[in-house]
Amino acid sequence: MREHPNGGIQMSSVTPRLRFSPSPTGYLHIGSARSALYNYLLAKSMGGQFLLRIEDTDRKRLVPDSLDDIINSLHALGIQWDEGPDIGGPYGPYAQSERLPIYHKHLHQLVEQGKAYPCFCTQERLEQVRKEQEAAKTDIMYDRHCRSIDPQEAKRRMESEPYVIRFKMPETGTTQVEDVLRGVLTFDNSKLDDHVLLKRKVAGEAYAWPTYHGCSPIDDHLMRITHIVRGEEWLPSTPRHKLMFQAFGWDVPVFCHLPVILSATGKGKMSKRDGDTAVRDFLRHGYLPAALVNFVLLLGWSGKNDQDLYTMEEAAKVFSFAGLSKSPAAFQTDKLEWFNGVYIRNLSVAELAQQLLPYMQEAGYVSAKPTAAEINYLHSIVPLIQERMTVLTDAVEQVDFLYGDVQDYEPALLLQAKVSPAQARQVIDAALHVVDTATDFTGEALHDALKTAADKLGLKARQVFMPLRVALSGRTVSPGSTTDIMAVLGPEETQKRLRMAQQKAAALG
RNA sequence: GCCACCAUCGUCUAGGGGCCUAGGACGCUGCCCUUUCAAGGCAGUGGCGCGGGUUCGAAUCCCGCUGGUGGUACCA
Repeated sequence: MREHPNGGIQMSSVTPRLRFSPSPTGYLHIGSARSALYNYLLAKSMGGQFLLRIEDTDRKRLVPDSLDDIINSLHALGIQWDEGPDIGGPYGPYAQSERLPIYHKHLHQLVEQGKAYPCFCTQERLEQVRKEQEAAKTDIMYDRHCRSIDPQEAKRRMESEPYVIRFKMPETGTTQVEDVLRGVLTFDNSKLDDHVLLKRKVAGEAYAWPTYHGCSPIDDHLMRITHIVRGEEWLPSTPRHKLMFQAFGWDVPVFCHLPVILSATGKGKMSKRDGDTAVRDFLRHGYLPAALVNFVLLLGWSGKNDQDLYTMEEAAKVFSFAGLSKSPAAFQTDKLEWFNGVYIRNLSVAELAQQLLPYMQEAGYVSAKPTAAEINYLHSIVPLIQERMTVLTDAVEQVDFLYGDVQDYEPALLLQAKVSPAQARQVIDAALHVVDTATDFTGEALHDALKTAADKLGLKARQVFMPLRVALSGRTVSPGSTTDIMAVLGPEETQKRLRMAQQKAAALG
């Protein structure tokens, strides 16, 4: 919707306020993170506020530590909110579980006004009705059994009987909602049932819990939300929400429904079954927050030019409704890996070493309280692996030969680049001599010395460096140039490994 | 079943009637560089789902079909 850069609303004096309202039913999903990101970016780019609200009205699906995870993950990604359950704000509380009296009051007011009504139907009856509708192949929806109960009688029964509160839907006509991305959408009211706003009160509790439909519009209004930007799965219930705002006599916010994120195969929306999908999983697997943000930013949004690298600050300046795409995107990690490599390469040695530390500690390469020597050693290693990593966890495997001893290898492995056993022995002897006589143990100096030795032996560069690479790393493929490896290892360890190679080479024909 | 949304390279996307011989990025392939692997440089591969309209002209507008996805809870 390029023609609606401001989401179709006229810019007024009202400060844009957007929210991210997750349910604490699990660890922060990468798709939810995108939703949070877009809301945050939209708020910032419009000079507005962004708030975090917790929708914890489903007590059965509640996962105790998920709120902490949501907050931590959001923080890790660099998404900050102006108001929220942890920091408060002028329109709190920001957890719905703490707002029960508010919903009670508003929803009962709707009943008083005849815009909603109590329903006394039992679960059993509802199930029965559903079954019959399925059998008859008619629309499956509440049959409005309690809608016709006389208000006075209903009021009396509410005092003694358990009930839910249902919205009184118009039975005919249509409801139009405007979506920033999709334009005006028309829904047939006859297809909308009298949905539950307030659930049956649990015995012993002071207030009944609301459903999403019951509390979300109330909160959005009370919290002065101007733009509701949420997942496409909410699109079908948007007419309900619009009607709710109108029933209360409130302004209807701008709606924008983001396309869902599909699994990598494009079949169905991305779910836990597709493997690790929580932000914390990606972080643990060695993805950088900035890379994750950049990747997810472009999963459903694109800027004016062909730019694909964005910092959060840049994105906060240029993000707008105009760049949103309305078709769903498949979550394929190829590009995420590329982004991650780019961001890793952009880190300074010290920064990358810092990022790597936990993984190195976990591998037992660095102690829990790193010594200065350990840190220095790590710093010397980082340049060798920096441009060879796509995720941080790659490092552990790449540097194993720089920590433990070299793995035992077949002597024949020393015969790289078609050198003969005799030549291999000459190369190792020459290298040993270079090490013994080196005054400057840097990669550069060692390279020059070995190159000279190679010339003397009449060998090509690869014919001396490759056998030595095997001698030093035990592998034919390893990070860094051979001489950089020597420099990192230091004269003593280099010598030790060369001697070992010398012995192996002696056994060769 | 019913309701709704969506549809450009394998993937993410640009495109709003002529600037499209459809652009960029990732991936893939090849070449260059090279002491391995990477990184980097260069080149290449590859797409408008189908059918009807509208128009001098359609990837772009309209209709139908097909396909995909979402919703249909006292879940969110």
